[in-house]
Amino acid sequence: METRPTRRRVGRAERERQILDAAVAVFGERGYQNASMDQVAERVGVTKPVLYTHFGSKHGLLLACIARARAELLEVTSTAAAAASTPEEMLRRGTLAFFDYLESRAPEWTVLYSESAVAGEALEEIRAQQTDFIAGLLGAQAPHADPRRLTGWANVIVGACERLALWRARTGVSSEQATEYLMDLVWTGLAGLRS
Amino acid sequence: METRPTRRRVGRAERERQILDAAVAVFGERGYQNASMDQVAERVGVTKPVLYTHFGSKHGLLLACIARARAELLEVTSTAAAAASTPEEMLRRGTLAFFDYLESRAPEWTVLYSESAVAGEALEEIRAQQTDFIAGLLGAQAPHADPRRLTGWANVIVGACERLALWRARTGVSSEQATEYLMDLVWTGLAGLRS
DNA sequence: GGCAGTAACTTACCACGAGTAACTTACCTC
DNA sequence: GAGGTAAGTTACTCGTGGTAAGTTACTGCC
Repeated sequence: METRPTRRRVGRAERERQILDAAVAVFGERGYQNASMDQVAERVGVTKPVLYTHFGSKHGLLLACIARARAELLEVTSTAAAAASTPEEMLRRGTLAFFDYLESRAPEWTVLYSESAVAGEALEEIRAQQTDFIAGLLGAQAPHADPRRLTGWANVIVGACERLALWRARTGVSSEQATEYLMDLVWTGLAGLRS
Repeated sequence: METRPTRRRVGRAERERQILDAAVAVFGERGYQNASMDQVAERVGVTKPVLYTHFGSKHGLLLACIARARAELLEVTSTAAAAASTPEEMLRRGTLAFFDYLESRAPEWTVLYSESAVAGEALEEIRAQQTDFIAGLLGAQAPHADPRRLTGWANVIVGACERLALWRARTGVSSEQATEYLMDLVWTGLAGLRS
């Protein structure tokens, strides 16, 4: 008698990693909206309800993808900033690391930034994280500045970086160039105000 | 015999305006994703296929909403900039007009910015429009600058404005304050480079 | 006033994808 | 090997985008 291809059973953590990998790939290829849960399931070699026992909903699966990338982003940028000795270098290196990281994980972030409709909430948290981080950097530089002003500046920088990153992706401008353009405006502006 | 409430028939242009108004309202309240075409249709007092004869698809209806708002945005900001006499005032007034316009049309733009997944393409065109406009402003100020650098700076400003606008909406910072924060960094930076 | 012709509109349906309930089976433990 | 449990499947419901085919209010013309 033929033995059926005896379906392999797999532990929880392992499966979750497989599913996240497949989800990033499928969402990246077809876009979150156009991708179906069945397509993700098929990629893993499993049926749909399995996805739901692990992540609850399609939205939940997307959030999990984002969460995994989020930690990396903070790690990478703050490490880069910490390696610098002067404040100017901190801002410059952090920005450069941001551009380079996005590029190295292009599939993940392409989805998340362009298909941001449903990801909105989670993406906004990431931006808040980056804004706080930068406001902290600026505060160390200008300890007597109004905190709200610092937050305003941090928002300027975060918004500028996001837009420059997408521009880079379209036009092929190097991460060094993009960083320079940001520093042109921002750092010079800050220097004038620091007194 | 009872006359049935004899359903009023309405011309094409008039209906399209009604539908767009209803769509903006419904999308604004429930979010684009969660809103159904039937809900929009009901708001107008009409059945679903009517929407499809006018706009082709749900996506098409969203694009039409955006298109209507888009012309206004360019109009408002360029008019404001044109009313200024110095370059600094142009940037300042244009930025201020941008914030105030978004606020006055909050329902429309809340949807479009937060629910940007499907609107992505059209929104990107609006950003391109704003970027070109600003790059032009900057170019007039620094005629010998590298055009790519001007575009980079324009991206910085557009990204910064977008983020500041959302921050404002959350925190209640005034449009004048937000404008000042942007000018702090950007204008001072530009001044230093203008030579 | 009546009589086409047409544009506006409705009813009734299909397809597809998110999400679920109920059942089955591989693996581990004793 | 018996039995418990976590992993997985089959087979469904329901909501919503989209459409085909039929119906009715308005228009211009005689």
